[in-house]
Amino acid sequence: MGTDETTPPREYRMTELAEAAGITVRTLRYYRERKLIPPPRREGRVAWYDDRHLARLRTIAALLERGHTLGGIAELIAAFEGGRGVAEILGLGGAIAAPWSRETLVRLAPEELADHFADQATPENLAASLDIGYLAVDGEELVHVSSRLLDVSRRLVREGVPLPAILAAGREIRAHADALAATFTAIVREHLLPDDVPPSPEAVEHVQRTLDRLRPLARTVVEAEVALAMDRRVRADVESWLDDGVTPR
DNA sequence: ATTCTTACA
DNA sequence: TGTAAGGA
Repeated sequence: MGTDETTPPREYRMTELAEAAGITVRTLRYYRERKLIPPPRREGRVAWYDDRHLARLRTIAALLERGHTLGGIAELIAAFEGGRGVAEILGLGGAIAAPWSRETLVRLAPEELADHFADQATPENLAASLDIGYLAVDGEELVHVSSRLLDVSRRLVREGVPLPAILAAGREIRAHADALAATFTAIVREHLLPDDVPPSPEAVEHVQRTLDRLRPLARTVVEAEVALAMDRRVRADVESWLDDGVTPR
């Protein structure tokens, strides 16, 4: 029926945009001075804003609502527009790209993120996801570094697990995974590589190929051990539950 | 006369 | 952040 909201390519002048966003014209100009919104299209004297500006203002309002400072918001926005700066702002440096190079990147429009995680797609969770390295920013798009981890996160959220809990678990598992990787590489280094390591291109390639060849074995070991550990864990929990007659933990 | 900016509080 | 004054 009448669900035909004709809104797409509209343009606003200052007063219209301010009213639509629920702020004063003075505030709008202030945001623009602080680079919180992009410059409007100038037609002589008049400034024309579009829906992107309105969306940005809504974002700013939401962030302010959650207690963020204008300065912090400005940093985030600058990072988004820079496309590469978020990791630096959060103090992660280049820790995002390299370790995940073999994973499948998933490009996400911001709307898709809300689509996947519904009300859990909050700025806090977004920041946490950036911090842990699950998400990176590329221009106006978000990039998830692992299609598999994204899928698991999505399913867990649908099952009712809060996203902050998932991200916290991700950090924990990341630390354990680092330790496992250290164990595997130590074994390779000690037993499968020559003692003296002359820094030749051939040697580097040999190391790479050796690690690639053993990677599936490491994965199998971890899978099997986790399966066994899960069995032990569940058994232990159930036993203590029966003994105490009380739900553990 | 309208639309914005500047400047000051 | 409001508002008065002034440029285009």
